[in-house]
Amino acid sequence: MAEADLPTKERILAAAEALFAERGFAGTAVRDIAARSGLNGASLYNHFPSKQALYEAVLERGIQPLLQELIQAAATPDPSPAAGSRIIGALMAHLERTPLLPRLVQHEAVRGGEHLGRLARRWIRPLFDQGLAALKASPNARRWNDDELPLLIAAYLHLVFGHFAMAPLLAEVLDEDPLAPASLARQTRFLRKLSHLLVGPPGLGPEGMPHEAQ
Amino acid sequence: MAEADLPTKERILAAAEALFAERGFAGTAVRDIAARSGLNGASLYNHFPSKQALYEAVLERGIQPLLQELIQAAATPDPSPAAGSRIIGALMAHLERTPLLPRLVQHEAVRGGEHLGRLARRWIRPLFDQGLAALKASPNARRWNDDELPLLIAAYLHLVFGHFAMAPLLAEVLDEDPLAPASLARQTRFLRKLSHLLVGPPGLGPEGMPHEAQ
Amino acid sequence: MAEADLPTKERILAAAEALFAERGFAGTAVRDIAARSGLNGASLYNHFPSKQALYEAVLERGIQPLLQELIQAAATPDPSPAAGSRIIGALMAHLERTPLLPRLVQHEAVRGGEHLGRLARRWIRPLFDQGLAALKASPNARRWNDDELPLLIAAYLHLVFGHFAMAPLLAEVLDEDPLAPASLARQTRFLRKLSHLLVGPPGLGPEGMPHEAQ
Amino acid sequence: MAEADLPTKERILAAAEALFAERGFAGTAVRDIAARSGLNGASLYNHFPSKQALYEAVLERGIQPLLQELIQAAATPDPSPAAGSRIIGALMAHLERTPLLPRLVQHEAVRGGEHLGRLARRWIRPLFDQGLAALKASPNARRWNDDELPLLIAAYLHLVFGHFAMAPLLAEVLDEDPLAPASLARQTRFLRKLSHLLVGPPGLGPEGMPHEAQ
DNA sequence: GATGAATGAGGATTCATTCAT
DNA sequence: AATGAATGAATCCTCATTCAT
Repeated sequence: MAEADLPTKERILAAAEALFAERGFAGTAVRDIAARSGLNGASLYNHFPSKQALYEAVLERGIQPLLQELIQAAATPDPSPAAGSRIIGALMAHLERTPLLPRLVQHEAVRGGEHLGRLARRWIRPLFDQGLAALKASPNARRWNDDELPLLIAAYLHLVFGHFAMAPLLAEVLDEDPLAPASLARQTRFLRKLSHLLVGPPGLGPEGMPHEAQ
Repeated sequence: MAEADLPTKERILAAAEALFAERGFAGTAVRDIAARSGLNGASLYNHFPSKQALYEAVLERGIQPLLQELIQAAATPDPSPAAGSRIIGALMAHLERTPLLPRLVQHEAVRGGEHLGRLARRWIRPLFDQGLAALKASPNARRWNDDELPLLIAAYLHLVFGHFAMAPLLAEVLDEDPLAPASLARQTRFLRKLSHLLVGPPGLGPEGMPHEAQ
Repeated sequence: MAEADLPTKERILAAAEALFAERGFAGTAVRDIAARSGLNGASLYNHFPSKQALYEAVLERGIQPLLQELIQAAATPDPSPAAGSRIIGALMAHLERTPLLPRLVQHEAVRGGEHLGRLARRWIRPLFDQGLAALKASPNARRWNDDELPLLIAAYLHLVFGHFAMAPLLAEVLDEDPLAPASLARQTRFLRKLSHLLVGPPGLGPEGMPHEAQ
Repeated sequence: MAEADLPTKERILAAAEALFAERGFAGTAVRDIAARSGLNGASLYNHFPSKQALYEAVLERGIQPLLQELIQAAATPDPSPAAGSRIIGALMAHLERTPLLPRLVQHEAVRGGEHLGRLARRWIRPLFDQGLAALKASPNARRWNDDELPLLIAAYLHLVFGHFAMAPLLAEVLDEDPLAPASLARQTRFLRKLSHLLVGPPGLGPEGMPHEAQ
């Protein structure tokens, strides 16, 4: 594997991410993470002070870049429908590179974990507010009441993250790996179309949707 | 609690559902389930042969009625947009009564659990196919290609289940309990509107959406 | 099985004997005994006050008749070599009917169980002394020193009990069931021959051995 | 104890041997073995993966050297009666050093344990065959039929192992510790004499028996 | 006499963590 | 920085026994 010669700390983080995503916090044994990193269970403690700290590092490492990217993408002042399309593209492209992240977040969200609470307040909340402002400024979103706009944003969250997080289940139903590049491309196109219907110019089918490269 | 005089087995199932939903399988201690059922840790084994068996019973008990309801709702031959609206209503109403179920399913879906695999093949798969057939018959869904229809169904799944499963996270962001009746009513309305935009008659805003009692 | 209509208590004793013989005291679960008796685990306690009491009842039930028979057989004043032959025959015939008993005794002997201590002092000791007296009276046993005579008696014990108790192991080595009637008959003949060599008239091969019906 | 500074693994094996011999597999608690080794119950699992594995290691550690010795002793081509005498001496001397082994074997033999099955097929079986061949070659064993020879070998097994395994019971009856050096010496002499009678030159009392140092 | 349910004690095993090397 | 060994706390589960029905 290409992982073999990464710095130890990175190897641990990668192993931990995979296992935490697959089995959740409680279901993951520190020894398994260590073994997957080519380490003895004890050696892990030379790099992270506790399982909990490692877990938070994994979350942080995964979420920070994503948020960074989102904030940047959303910051561009662009009230056109293309903005939504662009954000979706950026988000999907990012997650394609870190496909385990949504599972981690889902685990944490479902659990109502304390750490996520902090993350939510510190990061997701501002993002939400930003998205809200953007939508309010968009003339095409007028069809949504003010109290529906948060749900709209949440809807995007569910759609994007759901596809990744529920991948194991979807695979059983869709007869293909939802994380394969082709599937992801299709899901991106699908979401753009959907987004166009939700916040695009009224009275148009998706035919009016701008065609951009993925 | 009103649960106090239920048959022991029911009390165990209820307690287990709550804890499994909150903490996942690995994070839940049998003793905690027992304690919450007013039992000694050992007594549980007079009713269920193992933690795994109890877990599966909980899943089954939660999922079966939901599927039953969905199958029934979807069985009605009705290609009008109102059909989607009706199904959404039924689904949301059902989940309002068993709000923990989506978290269980999410846990299991994220975990890629073997049991869910069986469930998927036995139940969700047919549902998917049924929904697919209905959508193909609907003239309003013509705007979706054939290979997008499965994603459309999955989208509904993500939207409905996501709202419940991610409730703890949403609460932090929305400043209200997403499971409160008012929130659920709003989410139902929102989803209907959204559904109308996605598979309703083309060229119309949601204004043309039929208004029905929830 | 013919056991089905025995009195409950007998059924329990039979089941307990089989399981105790096979798995020892600690390795046998009361519930297994009960199940094998067609009973619920709790019902057993209507017949025996405790596992220990049941165990002792099994031992007693098995050992008493054996001792009775031995005492009677040994009581006959008969210093001829035929006496040994007769005792061996009686012993083997008895054990053929209760083939599990030697395993029980072995278990108990190996364990150094307290109960066996009592049995030894109460029953086996007198038997030993009786056998000792008989051997001392026999002119043919003169080739054994006084301090070897107890070992000689113990040797018979080992030979007879060993064949039954080690049956599972012997089966692997002898390629036949050591408890099958034919095997037992052969073992009886073998032990008589052996006995004749040990305490028979000197200077003779086993040719001089009396031929009696088994 | 002199055991205090042995390697941990050896200490565990010794403790386990003693307890398994005394109480059998099911009757022995891992915690007790650990405590006797000066360890916490969990530490044991740093050295053996399971109770069963530890048990098998104990059996193996005990049986292998014994078999080695027997195979070597029996390999010497020597059909004279002295051969039997030599083997008996070697066996008794070995068991004097590992007096718990016969109890372990007895436990396992009585239980019909799967592991012993393997041992029997792998080791005891060849030994049996070897002994059989030796006896067939011995002119003095002509008094035994071919189908009695296996029983003759088994008889030696019962006599030697029985003395050790049933020691707790014999102690009650013989009024002395059967494992004390003096008792063992006497038992060895006794078995040689007995062996001489069984397979020695015909027509002689044990007077003709060769006198060798133990 | 039989049983389903309950339970305290204990049993094997896992786990996160520590520490000496 | 790595590891083998150690450990207290927990975990799932079994067991002998009790008791109300």
